[in-house]
Amino acid sequence: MRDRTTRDRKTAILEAAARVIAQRGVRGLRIEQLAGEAGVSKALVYYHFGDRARLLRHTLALVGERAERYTRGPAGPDAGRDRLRELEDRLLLEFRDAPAVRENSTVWGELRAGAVFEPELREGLARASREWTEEVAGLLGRVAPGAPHERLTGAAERLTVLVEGLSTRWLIGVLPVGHAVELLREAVAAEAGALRRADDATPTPLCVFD
Amino acid sequence: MRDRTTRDRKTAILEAAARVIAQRGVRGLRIEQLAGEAGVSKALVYYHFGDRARLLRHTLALVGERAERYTRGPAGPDAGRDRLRELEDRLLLEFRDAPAVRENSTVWGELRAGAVFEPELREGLARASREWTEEVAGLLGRVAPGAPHERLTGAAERLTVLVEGLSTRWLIGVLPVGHAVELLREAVAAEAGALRRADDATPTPLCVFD
DNA sequence: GTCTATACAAGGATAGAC
DNA sequence: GTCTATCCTTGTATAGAC
Repeated sequence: MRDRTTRDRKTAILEAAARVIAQRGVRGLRIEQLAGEAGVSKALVYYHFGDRARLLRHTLALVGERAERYTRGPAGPDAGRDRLRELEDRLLLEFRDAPAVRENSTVWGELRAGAVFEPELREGLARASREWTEEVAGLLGRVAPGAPHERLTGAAERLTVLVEGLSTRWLIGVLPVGHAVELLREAVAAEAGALRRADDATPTPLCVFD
Repeated sequence: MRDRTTRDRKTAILEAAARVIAQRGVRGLRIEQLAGEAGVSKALVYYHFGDRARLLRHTLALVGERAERYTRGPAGPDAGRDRLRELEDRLLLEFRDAPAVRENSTVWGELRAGAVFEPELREGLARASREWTEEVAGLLGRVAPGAPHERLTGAAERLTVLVEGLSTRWLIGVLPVGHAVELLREAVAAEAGALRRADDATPTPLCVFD
């Protein structure tokens, strides 16, 4: 840890920033605290990143990369098992209680909340969520191969939105992870089931009663 | 508007606070801006509410009352129609694009986001969401009378969480209201359908394929 | 009750030495 | 590149006149 290079320090600053954001929120990020966490002076932060806004952008980039890493991990030995399971696992990634994951979820949540008031944040967010939705739609397509594209997208949107909502409640602490996972599993099963049913034979109307 | 009483001013301050929060967020609320919006001096705000924290509590109380009002409105002439419709309507209340509703949704969203970092906010939030979930579970119970309580609650939790997530995306502006409504309608139909099916005849396993 | 003026604190940002 | 010391703005809160 000691005898760090300049590059070490820059990344140390960004990692500290992510940590502080996860702890106090984007809007609660104080350069001083961040510097303390990283073990450097405030001035050094400004030296490397210019101003608060740029620091923030870099930090969010870091968080994005991290998410990539734990998301698109290598397929792993037991990859080709159950397709439904694969979908579930992808969605459940957001609920692993590892510090890094929790940190990332917290930051994304803050980002979403902040975007309500700061339009600049929206574009990146919109892109990320579009990509995520498409990925999930793809997985759903393998579960229910015959389903029309539009319905896949709809289901994917519902599931990803659900994950976001559950994640918020989890982070608030009003919803235990275990329960969140259970609720999500049931939702996945329901969506997949509905796609499957709509798929085969007669085009069942969406509303099956009354 | 002119010749206002003291009471008028107090409520004017709170309404202005709600407006500013909806515009800048709880954490972006500045006493000065608020006072300007309300057409009074900063000092008067402190005179009536003591400090920022107390002002905030009063404002949130106001928002809560408003939500009550537009939520538990009188049954209306066409009350006894379709039960499913009733449930849908209840959930869709959050998406009416009236200024007051939008303001309230924004503030609740901020509250949820803020609660991740400020534990004091959690209790009130937890209670409100519990009540809401129970209400929705009740409505679901009338749609699928035979369904066991636990499943009703689960479905209600998913639906309310979904509404919260959709609401956030709507307020961010990445999801048009119309689409949000559509997604929600489909989810309601799916949940109700699943409850209905699990209800009658053989206890179908949740996962109906493979 | 309501205002104007001001004290006081926190936090973002910079200057200048090393 | 990195630090210490400092500036300056902004925002909360109070004093005191009316």
